Amino acid sequence: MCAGVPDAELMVLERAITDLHVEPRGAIVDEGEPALHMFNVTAGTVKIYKLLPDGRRQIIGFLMAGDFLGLAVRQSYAYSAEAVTQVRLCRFPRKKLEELFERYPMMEKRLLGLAATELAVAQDLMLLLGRKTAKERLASFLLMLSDRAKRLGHTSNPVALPMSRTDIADYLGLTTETVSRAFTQLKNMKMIRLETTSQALLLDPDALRAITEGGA
Amino acid sequence: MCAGVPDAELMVLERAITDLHVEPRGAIVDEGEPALHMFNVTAGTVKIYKLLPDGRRQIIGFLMAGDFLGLAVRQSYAYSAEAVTQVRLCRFPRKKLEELFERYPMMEKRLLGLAATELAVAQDLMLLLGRKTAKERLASFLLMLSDRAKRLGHTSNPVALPMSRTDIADYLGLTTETVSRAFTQLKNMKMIRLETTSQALLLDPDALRAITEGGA
DNA sequence: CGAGCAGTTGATGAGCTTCAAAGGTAGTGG
DNA sequence: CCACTACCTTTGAAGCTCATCAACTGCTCG
Repeated sequence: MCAGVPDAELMVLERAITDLHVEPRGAIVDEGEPALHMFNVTAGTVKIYKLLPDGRRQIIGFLMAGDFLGLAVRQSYAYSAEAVTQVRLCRFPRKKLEELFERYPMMEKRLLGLAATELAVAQDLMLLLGRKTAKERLASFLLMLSDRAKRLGHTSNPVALPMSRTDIADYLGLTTETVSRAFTQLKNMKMIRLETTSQALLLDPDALRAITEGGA
Repeated sequence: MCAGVPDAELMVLERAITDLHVEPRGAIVDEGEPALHMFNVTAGTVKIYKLLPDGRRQIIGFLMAGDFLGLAVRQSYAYSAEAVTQVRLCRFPRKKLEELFERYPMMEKRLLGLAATELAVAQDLMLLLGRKTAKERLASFLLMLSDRAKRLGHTSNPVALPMSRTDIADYLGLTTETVSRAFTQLKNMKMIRLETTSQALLLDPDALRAITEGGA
């Protein structure tokens, strides 16, 4: 049911857990709300993002099966979360979770490890946003999705792009037009082929990897 | 001695702890090295950064007294760290730290809290790098330094800028020239005054705050 | 089949970078 | 103590990448 949490420990939480289903474009949490729950994504893709008052948006992550939502959180959510595809999550109250920690301190260690991983990912994204060109950003993004799909046991070469061009743009700090042009560039360089707009075949992953770091 | 760690618990580590002094521009850790130690900054300013093979650099954080270095870390360091000013740190082996956690699970909770805070800071920086203009970035930076100085009990209004323009640029995802021009813009708008190049007087913090979010 | 939206392509323009040089500031040696 | 040097910062001019504005294409769905 709720992957990522060991069954024995899960029993304690069981009554408090809710299995949520959310349709595409459905809101999951809103920035600024009191952070009452933590979530674990069990299926589908979720985007988490921050907004500026004038509407500019930065997507700070795409969450997929196994990812936690609400780690980075203190009193209130620091970001909003919305379903990209149909999503299944399991939701548990943070308060109950704290009780669980009292009994199973081991879990805290696991969360710390997850937080460390998230931080490393965040730092890679900072490098991307601060210093990479549009083409480099897109190449990095495609490889990241591919690696992630592989880890989840999905097909990693024609890589699935469940999110819209607008979402990709808001993740990479670009506009949809620039993202589209970057796709075209990579196509012209024979490094990818778009099977459909939401499925990219990576023709030369090594060359993509090179682009990622400035190798063209 | 080593601020941030309770005295009683500290005893266990005591033998393994080293009190380090590092001169400006001195390396503390290098990206890719095995992550044997964790550090706690006790005085001075440290920059942590990532590099692309061609030399482009992104500073992902400035650490000051009380900040931990090595949280985001798994097997090897994910970034390099270098002293900006004269720095004092206390260094302890990660291995010993794990032992400590066995005995004082409480500490793990504190680290988790620190990691959550770091993640929130990282996400703010992503929004800045992905979506803010040069002027907005600099305004955000100055206010961040000011808030931080206040928390540390330093003078928060003429705010100290211990790092070079190049470092500011590499933190904000800009060039030194653009940072300099942004300073000039804020000066012309009567929002700041540079007492020296490394000390900025915030003439109108509220207006700066407004700029931060697109209010001009 | 047609309407509407997402994505692509094109033309123009803005903001930032790059290249270049002058102005400041700090440290050094006479 | 002052002058010299070297580096850091600021300013200026030109260029480039990406954003903006606009039109077109193609897909999805009623």
